[in-house]
This record gives sequence, structure tokens and C-alpha cells, in this order.
Amino acid sequence: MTCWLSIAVATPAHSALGGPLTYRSESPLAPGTLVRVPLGRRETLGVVWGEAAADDRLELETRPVAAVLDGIAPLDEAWRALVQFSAQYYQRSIGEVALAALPPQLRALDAVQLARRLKRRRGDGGPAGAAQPARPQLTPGQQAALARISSGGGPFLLFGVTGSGKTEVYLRAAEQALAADPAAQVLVMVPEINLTPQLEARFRERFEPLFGAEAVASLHSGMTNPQRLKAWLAAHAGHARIVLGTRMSVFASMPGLALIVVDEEHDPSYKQQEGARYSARDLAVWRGRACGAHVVLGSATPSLESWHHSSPSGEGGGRYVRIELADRVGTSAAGAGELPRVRGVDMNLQPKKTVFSAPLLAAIAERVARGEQSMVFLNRRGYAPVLHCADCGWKSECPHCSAYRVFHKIDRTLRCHHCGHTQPVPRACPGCGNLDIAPLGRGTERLEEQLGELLQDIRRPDGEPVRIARIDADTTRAAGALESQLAQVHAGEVDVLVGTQMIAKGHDFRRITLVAAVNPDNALFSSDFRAPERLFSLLMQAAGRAGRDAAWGAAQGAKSEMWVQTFQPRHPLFQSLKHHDYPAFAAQQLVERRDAGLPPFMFQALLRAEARTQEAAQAFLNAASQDAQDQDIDGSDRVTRFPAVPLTIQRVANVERAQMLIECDSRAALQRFLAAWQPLLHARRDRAVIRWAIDVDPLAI
DNA sequence: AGCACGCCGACT
DNA sequence: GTCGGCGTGCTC
Repeated sequence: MTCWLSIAVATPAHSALGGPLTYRSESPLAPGTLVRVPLGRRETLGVVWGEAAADDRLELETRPVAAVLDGIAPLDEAWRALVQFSAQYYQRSIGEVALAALPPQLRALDAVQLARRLKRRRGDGGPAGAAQPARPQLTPGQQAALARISSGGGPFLLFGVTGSGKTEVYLRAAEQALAADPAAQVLVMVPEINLTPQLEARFRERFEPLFGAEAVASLHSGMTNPQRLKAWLAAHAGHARIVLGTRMSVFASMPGLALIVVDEEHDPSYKQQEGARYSARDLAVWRGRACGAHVVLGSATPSLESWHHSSPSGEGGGRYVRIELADRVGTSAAGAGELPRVRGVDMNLQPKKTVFSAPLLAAIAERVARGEQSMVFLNRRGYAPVLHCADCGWKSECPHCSAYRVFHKIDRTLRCHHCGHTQPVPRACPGCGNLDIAPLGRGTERLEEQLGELLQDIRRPDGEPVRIARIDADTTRAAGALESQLAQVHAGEVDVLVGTQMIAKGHDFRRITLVAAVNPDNALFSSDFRAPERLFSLLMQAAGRAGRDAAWGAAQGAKSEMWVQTFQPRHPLFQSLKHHDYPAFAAQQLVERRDAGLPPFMFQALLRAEARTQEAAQAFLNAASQDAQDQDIDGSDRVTRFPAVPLTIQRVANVERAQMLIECDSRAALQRFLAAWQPLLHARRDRAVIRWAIDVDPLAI
């Protein structure tokens, strides 16, 4: 019996092939079945989406399904619904989303290889069933939070400062979900798994003794393809009771999904920045609701979207229930667990061009002398952001991008951080031959050098000179470099740690008693309206790094300090930071957002285009906007389309980039508009445009 | 996106 | 004389 099937294959949204393709099969195949199908001259992986409509079989020649991957159970209805929703909401094809959500190796393996892989996992040791590992006593706050979560409802926004014990709440909630049903599965998402090895370690520690090593599976892009396939199969088959992963794991096939945890839910890395530009946090909320799983979003500094949509009781449809963990675990009379004191330095009162103010320097020196560690961060790597000739005004522009190349002193190169273009530093000014070209501004490399000079006379308690280390994308490029550098810090071999925001996130530097932001003001004047939110979150996280070790911190905690050097000491952001008062900061920001008509009070999308020339890119966008106007498509009267503008970095690797902002006060109307607009965009087929894409709920404009 | 076909420069 | 550059066109 011949059947016609609608099958999702990886067809990019940009191509003319929109939805699933029609194939023939001699036997009926259930929706969700994985198949291999011919596409052009190659064979590719596909997912059966359903039966093809009758008229689809007549229109063009159909080709037969080449093979069925029958060793793998069909993907369930819940998974397909998630893919379908994501594709629709983020304006991509189902095939692109579906195939991107599957492990890459599934595409590469033929039936024989796959059978071999599937066989290999048999014979693993079953559940260990060992005794319950020791668990810490819950604080009353944690108990209340857990009770609220297990009583149902949600989604929950678990709001608690660094060290307030959110992780233990996740662990207990997971424990309860897994105990309630032997088939239950838990998905735990983290922003970047490399930055949070502690969380993974704690989940493994807690659950491997109970359910066996197979029961905890990690899923992130740092894994090798075979590892990813193995973890994916374990989740799909239900053997993995807990899946720990980055944003991609929101698409993991988990038939028993009962609980989703999104840790550090405010983190921008939950937003995918290429292909289908989904927000894994938002999809987690959708997925939880669709399949009846509890959802817990956790953060010390929630995204303003989540904060705005949450309330302590969770009244109102679709709202988040806010649960606050007020105290740090281990808070005691001795002061351990207290949040560090925030100290501001008014840079207006410092001599011009001061990088390290005298009081900050003295505070660092004091800590070195006492054998304590300090951490200094600056959000800019390299030695100096630009090289400059005072004579003719030449600057180290990148030949391929509209950006300056950064001076890296260590190997005397000029590097473009956008396209990677790297050249040796010219001996003389390429503009006028002047030998005197000077670095302008500073990055972590220069900061490290400067700090070394300023602290050269300072001695550690053992009489040795101060040891300064730098951690940023440049020093951690090699595999394992980050780990070994972190180990050095933990071992106390470093007195002062200099780095980018990389060091402020995630890692517990237990012996650090001083954290300093040297020059955080840029974010206050950024054209990106989310910059203050990110800065506040970063500074709060950084502050949380200080004095976390209960044993070490018993004495230190009380005197841990967070230093902020700023020209804007009275800025509300710093005032809120001083009191560790996220709600005050959020309230102030939300007023600004409301007044300015920005999210979460407004819904946005971007249409981006890349072309050989800026004019062509903009022309495409403006013409597309005109199309919407002319054809009066659904929602076009309710959305505002702004004129096309170049991106901040207008040119990258010789490609010109432009974008158009689309705004609407209704999410539904914006969705209707985008859905109706997309066919018109495809129809344009503008030859000058290299590619275009829609970004729904963009993080940066 | 792959993977073809297709028409012009530096190698055995 | 080939190998190979990436421009453009197609895939149920």
C-alpha cells in the first residue's frame, strides 16, 4: 500500500523550500519516525510529520523514503508540538528547527552504524540504588520554596541572591519529581556549562548514587558528536532521568518530562543568535505548560521580562509565581554569608586618567599582604582597543569591518574581534610614517601590566612578590586552559585575578574577598537599552563571588568588598547595587521602559539583511516594508516599522549589514504580521541580498 | 545549507 | 593540457 508522507527535512528558511516535503512509502509510518530520504543528489535525515495532503501527491514527482531508522522510537507528540511552535513563533521552517534539534551525528550515521551504536549501550550497570547521599539541612526559606513548587501551578520565578541556596531547591524539586514517578525526567538548563561545572557536579553527586551514572546526561555544544548522540539517545529512551544542558537542551526529547529548571534565567546566552533565534527560557516555559511539567526559573537578578510578569501570588493568567529566597545560606552572627559591602569610588574626584584609584589600590595591596585574593574585571580584552597616531590621526581600523582592530601586546598583533583578521603591529604609522603610534584606551592585558607595576613593591605574607593572573578569551583559548587557570586560583597561587566578565560568572572563587569593577560606566551610556540590566546583573554576580566559602569566609565574609569605580556615583543603578536591592533597580528600570515604550511593555522583532553594499541591504528592508503596506497584510496597521538602519558594526568581513525594527504592543498582532509578511520576503528574491533573517524578541537592537 | 554545474587562472 | 577558484541554481 503506497502512502504519501509529509516529512520535515533540513531546508533553510532562506531557500524556496518552505514546509515539510512529500515522499512515498510502501508502508505507513507514524508521525515522529526518523527516516532517511533522498534530497537532490544526497540522502538526508528527515522526521515524518504526518500524512501528506491529497493534492500534494499530484503536484510533483514524489521520491520514496530511502530507509527507516527503526531502532529509535518515533519522536512524541509533545516534542513535535514544541518544534512546530518554535518554527512558527521564530519564523523558520519546521524542518530547520526539527533537524537542528536532533544530534548532528544522527544525520551522519547510516542504518548499520546506528544499529551498532544502539547495541553498544546495552549491558550498562543498572541503577545503583545506593543509600541516599547526605543532604544539607534546608533553611526555612528553602523549605517554603520547595513546598510552594511541589504544590503545583507555576511557572515559578525563584528569586534569590547568589548563595541563597537556589541550587539545593532545584535538587530537592528534582528529587521529588523523580521519586513521584519512576518514568519522570527532569531537565536542568544552565547558561554555559563550562562556566558552571559546580552545578553539574552537584547534580551528579546527588543523583548518580541513586539512579546510576547513566541517569544524569549532559547536553551541550562542547561535547563531541558521539557523546551528544549518546546523551540524546539516553534522554529519548527515558534512561536519562536528569538532563543537564545549555539552551539547545530545551529541544531534548524527554518523554517523561516532569520538571524544567532554568538556572540564571536572565542570562543572554539562552537566546540563540543564529539560525532559528529562539529563547530557550521562553520555550522552556511554553514546553512546561504544553506537557504539564513544572517550570522553575531561577535568578538573583531576573530578566525584567520575567520580573514584570511575576508576582508573589502569581495571580493573573499565564503569570509567574515569584518565590523569594531572602537570606544567604550560612548567615550567622559571625558574618559569614553576608553580602559584601559595596564601595563606590567617585572618579570625578580622582586625578585625570586614573585607572586604579588610590583607595582601591590600597585595598588590593592590603589584601595581598594579608594573603587574601582580589578580582578585578574589565569588559574588554586585549591590550588597547585601538592604536592611534597622534600626528595624522590614523587609527587601527580593520580593512574588512567597520571596527577598530585591538592591539594585543603579547604577540604584537592587531586583531579584529569581529572577523578575526590579524596582522603584526606596523613599526611606523601606515598613514604618515611616524614612528610614534600609541595605544588608546585599555583592555585586560594592559590592566594586568599596569597593576603589576603599581603593586611591584607589595609582598605576600610569605615575602614573595605579588602574583597576578589574567583570565579572558585570549588566555583560555587552548583546551583545558581555563580549568588549569582556575585550579591555580583555587590553590591560592594567585593573589590578584584580572579578567573579563568571564571571571565574574559562575565560578566560586572561595578565597576572594575583594571584587572590583574598574570602569563599568560604558553600559550606562550604551545605545542598547538592556545594557544597564546586564551591568547590574554582572555586578551583582561579581559581588556574589566574594566571601562564599563558609569555612574560609567565617572571618572573611563580613569584610568582603565589592568596589565600583564610576563617574556616575549617584546613578540609580549603583545606588541599588549598594543595597543589593534588585527590586529597586527593576522598579526604576521598568518605569523607564514603560515611559520609553520598550519591552516588556512593547514587543519587538528585527528584520536583518546582509548585502555587498549598505544601500542594497537597506533597500531590501525598506522595499519589504513597503510590500507590507501595499498589500495591507494582516496586522500591518498595528505594527510600527522603523526605517532601515545600518547595524552598530555596519560591516563585518566585507559584508554590509542593515536592520529594521518592528514594534507592536500586542504579541499576537506582531505574530500575525510576521507570519503574513514572511511569504512576501521570500517572494522578493533580491539578488543583491546575501541573506536575511527575522529575529523575534531580539536581545539587542 | 549542501552539492552540483560552469567557466577562467597556475601547475605537472 | 588538467586542477581548482567560487558564482548561481536546484532540491519533494
